[in-house]
Amino acid sequence: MSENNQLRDVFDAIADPTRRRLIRLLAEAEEIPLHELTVQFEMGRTAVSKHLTILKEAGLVLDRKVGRETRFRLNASPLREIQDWVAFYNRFWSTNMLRLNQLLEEEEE
Amino acid sequence: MSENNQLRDVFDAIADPTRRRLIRLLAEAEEIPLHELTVQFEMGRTAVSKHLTILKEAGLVLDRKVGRETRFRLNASPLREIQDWVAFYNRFWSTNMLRLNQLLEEEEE
DNA sequence: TTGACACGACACCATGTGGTGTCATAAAAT
DNA sequence: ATTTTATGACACCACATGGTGTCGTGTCAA
Repeated sequence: MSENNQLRDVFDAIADPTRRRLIRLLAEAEEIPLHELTVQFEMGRTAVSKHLTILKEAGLVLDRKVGRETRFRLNASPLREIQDWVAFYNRFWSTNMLRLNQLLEEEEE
Repeated sequence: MSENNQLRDVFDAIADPTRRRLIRLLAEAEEIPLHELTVQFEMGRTAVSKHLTILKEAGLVLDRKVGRETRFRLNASPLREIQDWVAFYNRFWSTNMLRLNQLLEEEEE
């Protein structure tokens, strides 16, 4: 039943651009081993591995060993928390709100 | 016309729980001065002020001086970037994907 | 005019973060 | 059997982050 062992805040996990690129890469493929992911970046294998660990801690990534390689795949469901959070503020950037902010700014001058 | 001077990554700005609480507080009121925001937290005024500075750098907050106080208000529109980003991954946590992940996990055992 | 209040600007500090390099080991290829 | 590959586990380092306290100044109230 897909327990969410969230050792790490999802907001924190997606804050880093490298980790967002990892998520994107994993979204475009079924499974990718660490060494294939590493060549996509300009940093060492250890650094990429650390980022993947953080994504794992947030539940965004699953891994399994196949032979001598470790293959990673995306588990996007924790992102629902982000979507729910941002959806709440949806109404605050409607056209009406933009007009209101403009009026308040004019008022200041 | 509301230039987005984004000195700071919005993903980074919302990564901190204190800053998300600030956003929530500002969403529930028109304008709130720093000292009123400060009493809501268990940290000093300087710390809250720093968080607000980061939110300002991300364009999520506007401020203006009124007398001796500095009043802050929310500008939610940069959150659209978050919504657009997360919307892309929407299809990855559909029911079908959950079933697929379950099947892959069973396969591993 | 005196005092309290709200704030910005610092200096400061412990800890976290994002990177590096190295070493040992298991698996695959030769 | 030997060598190459892929990885995990470390130790290490520079710098960012999230907090503190203090000082000076403008503003409001008594």
